[in-house]
Amino acid sequence: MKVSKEQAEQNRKALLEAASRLYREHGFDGVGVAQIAREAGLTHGSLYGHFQSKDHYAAEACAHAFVKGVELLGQVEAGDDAALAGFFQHYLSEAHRDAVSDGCPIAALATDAARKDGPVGETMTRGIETYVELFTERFAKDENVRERAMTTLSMLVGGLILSRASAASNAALSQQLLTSVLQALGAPRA
Amino acid sequence: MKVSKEQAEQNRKALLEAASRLYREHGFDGVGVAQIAREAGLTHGSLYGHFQSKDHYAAEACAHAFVKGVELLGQVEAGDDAALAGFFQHYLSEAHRDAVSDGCPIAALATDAARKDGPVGETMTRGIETYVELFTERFAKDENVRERAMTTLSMLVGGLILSRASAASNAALSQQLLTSVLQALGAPRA
DNA sequence: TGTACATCAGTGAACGCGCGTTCACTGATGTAC
DNA sequence: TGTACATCAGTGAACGCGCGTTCACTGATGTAC
Repeated sequence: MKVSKEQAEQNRKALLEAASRLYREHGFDGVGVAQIAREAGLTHGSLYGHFQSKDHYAAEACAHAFVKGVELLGQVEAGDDAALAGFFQHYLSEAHRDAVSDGCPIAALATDAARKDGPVGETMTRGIETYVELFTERFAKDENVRERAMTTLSMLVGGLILSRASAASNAALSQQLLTSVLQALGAPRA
Repeated sequence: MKVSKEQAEQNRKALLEAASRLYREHGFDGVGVAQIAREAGLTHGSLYGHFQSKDHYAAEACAHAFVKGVELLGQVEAGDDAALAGFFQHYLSEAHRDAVSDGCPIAALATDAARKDGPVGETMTRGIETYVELFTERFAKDENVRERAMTTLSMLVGGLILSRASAASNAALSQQLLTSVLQALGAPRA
């Protein structure tokens, strides 16, 4: 049955929120639209009133997943090295490692996104470029800021991915990966 | 019908080779056993004579995917900085970026492996530890070699993943990611 | 403000399809004599 | 070396299941009068 416009908008947001969490946790191919809609309190049929296809849905869910992290990094003032170190510490924390469904969409979905062509890949690429720009703005100015931003993002994402992959089978290795990268980025141990 | 033992062993290898390529390219959830068996010139039923389940099959395919890279890095003599730089150059080349199905299984499958518990996750973890050890052995000895090995692997894997994710939508960004990480690792541009 | 009705968000059955796995069967291999 | 036959690697139909997507239908919303 029809619902109010406010309710419909709220339902759309619930669909995106559920998808952004479940896709990060299980990958784009690891969870079906029916299960996501159920998690959002709706039925799968309703999805196609809001989104053109699973691919477009996944792309919007991916964009939604970027909001939180970009906001967090955006709050760091340019030149505030302590605040930036705090961001690194959070990114490379066990808490972030263990909370895939609420964490960085690059670490969770970049490999998946690289396999798709279409809206998902474009959204991921825009997200990566956004992070590179945010780091560039926040680093002390020198001739290689953008390069440094790229290597920093590579270390963060790479370190988190490796730490997650080894967490279940080798807790010590997983932990060492986090602290090694954190130290290399010049931040003290948490 | 029955085949000779030699042929059976050859078929098993063909199944692993096809799986290691197709899983790297499409992910563990992105391709079915029937398609892989077809690629290997067999039917899907034959799989279960060689492997216990898809998960065990995937784990062996993953282990198979590690062989080439580990061999390549193993050929680098300890202390031979030029040879090590050559390895970095290859790892961060456009050729490696564009050849996922023949490339590093960590960059291709670590995120997928982190989502599975069971033999696949264990194989991936062992592969990561192997790479860390190989780098550790090949770096000039100082008190933080293992930490340096971990940050190096994080940068390589992270940089390659980001470069692949952005390749289709932003070729310039994808290229800059490779060269930035390569320079940060102290290797000259190719 | 009250009533009649067009709109349309959401429902759930149905579609064709591919998934992982099983198993009765086939027929070449390779062993026993 | 030649023959009879047990072994077993590989085949392909079949299983139940979940996938993405469509669509006739429902019934509350919100508009026109």
